Amino acid sequence: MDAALRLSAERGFSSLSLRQIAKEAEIAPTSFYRHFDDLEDLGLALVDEVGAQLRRVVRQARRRVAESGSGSVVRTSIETFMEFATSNTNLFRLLLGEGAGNSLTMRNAVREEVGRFTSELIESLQQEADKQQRPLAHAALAAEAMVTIAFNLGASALDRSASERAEVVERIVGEVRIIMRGAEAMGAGWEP
Amino acid sequence: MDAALRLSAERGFSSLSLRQIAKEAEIAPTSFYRHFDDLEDLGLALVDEVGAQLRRVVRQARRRVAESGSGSVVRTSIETFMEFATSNTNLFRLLLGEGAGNSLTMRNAVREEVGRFTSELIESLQQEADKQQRPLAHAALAAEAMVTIAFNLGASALDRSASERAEVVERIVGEVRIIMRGAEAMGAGWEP
DNA sequence: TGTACATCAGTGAACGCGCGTTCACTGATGTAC
DNA sequence: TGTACATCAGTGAACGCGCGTTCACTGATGTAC
Repeated sequence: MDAALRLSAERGFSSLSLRQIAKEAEIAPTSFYRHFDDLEDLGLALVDEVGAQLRRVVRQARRRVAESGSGSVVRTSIETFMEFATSNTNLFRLLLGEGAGNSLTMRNAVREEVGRFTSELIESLQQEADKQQRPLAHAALAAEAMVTIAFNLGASALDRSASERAEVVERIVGEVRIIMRGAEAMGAGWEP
Repeated sequence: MDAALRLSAERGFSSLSLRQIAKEAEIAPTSFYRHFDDLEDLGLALVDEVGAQLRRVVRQARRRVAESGSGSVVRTSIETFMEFATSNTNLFRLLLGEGAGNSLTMRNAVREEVGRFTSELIESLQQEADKQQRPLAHAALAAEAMVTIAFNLGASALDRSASERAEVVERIVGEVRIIMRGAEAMGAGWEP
């Protein structure tokens, strides 16, 4: 799994061959079958691992916010997310790449993980809204929009230099703020 | 190009082989080289074609709105976009698939096309804001957020049935409305 | 403690297959004079 | 109008290569009694 992850960072998981992975793992090609049925089996195991790590990170962020008693859940979530994305580039790239890849099985596995991520964000948004007494309209739509933006702009950031990456992060923060404001405005009945 | 498009709808362009495409085009594999240098050359030609078609469609939509003198640019844009996506599924899938694909060249070509699309939307948003006298904050960020959501949720819709697809379209419309409201609220100085 | 057996990761040889690409060639169509 | 030549799409044979997968086998480690 480590070998596949290392290689997938460079050329994407779906372009890897069993023999390349075996070579990187310093193993005979035939030994691969001791651990996985085939390449798709390996891919699903990797997606599971990425999903589990991502959710663990999110849970930590929520706990951090709850303990400190201050700070915006949204801001903290984005920062945590980008922290995860930059320090686990390989895992993140895998998730993003396979979300639009050729294998329907992989696409669905990735969507399920992203869906879990969105669910946790919806809950966070609603808790925060209750606490701050700022009613929120369409929390589910807002959360989906935020996650979609974070994942996809985050993915494009990975191709860039550190400074360009920081600029992308600012754009994500700005766009998520617009969504937050829109959901609050609609919740408060504000109209232009 | 037609043959490649037809096949890419099923298994994604990046998983196609030259020989498969030649067979679908009812041509000897060697004849491929009369038209393109290699597969990437074909891919770039296809991305160009998709981009051109997409922009043509957007231009038509803007003209339609300008002529009728009524109707929201945003609503019209989304409807036109989804119209394009559903009636040119193959082209759209190609664009989406390669945007997160293995080839950096292809990824950049796709990003350029999406960037052009975003630029046109920014202009539309600002014209609409001036006309309606509703100042808009962060038009560029709002446009990028809208395009990111439309492209990515639109892509996931293509895997679904017609009724599920309609539900996804409603979600896109809802999310774009939230963004629109947020940008207007910030433009008007509204705070929760 | 020793013995017998099961489990398990790993191996090298071999298979048939589809791949991208090269080559020298064909025959139809277009162009110049 | 006829002739000579250039251009161009298409072809079949052939190449060497990396692929996924099978097979029978090895030797180390764990387990039961």
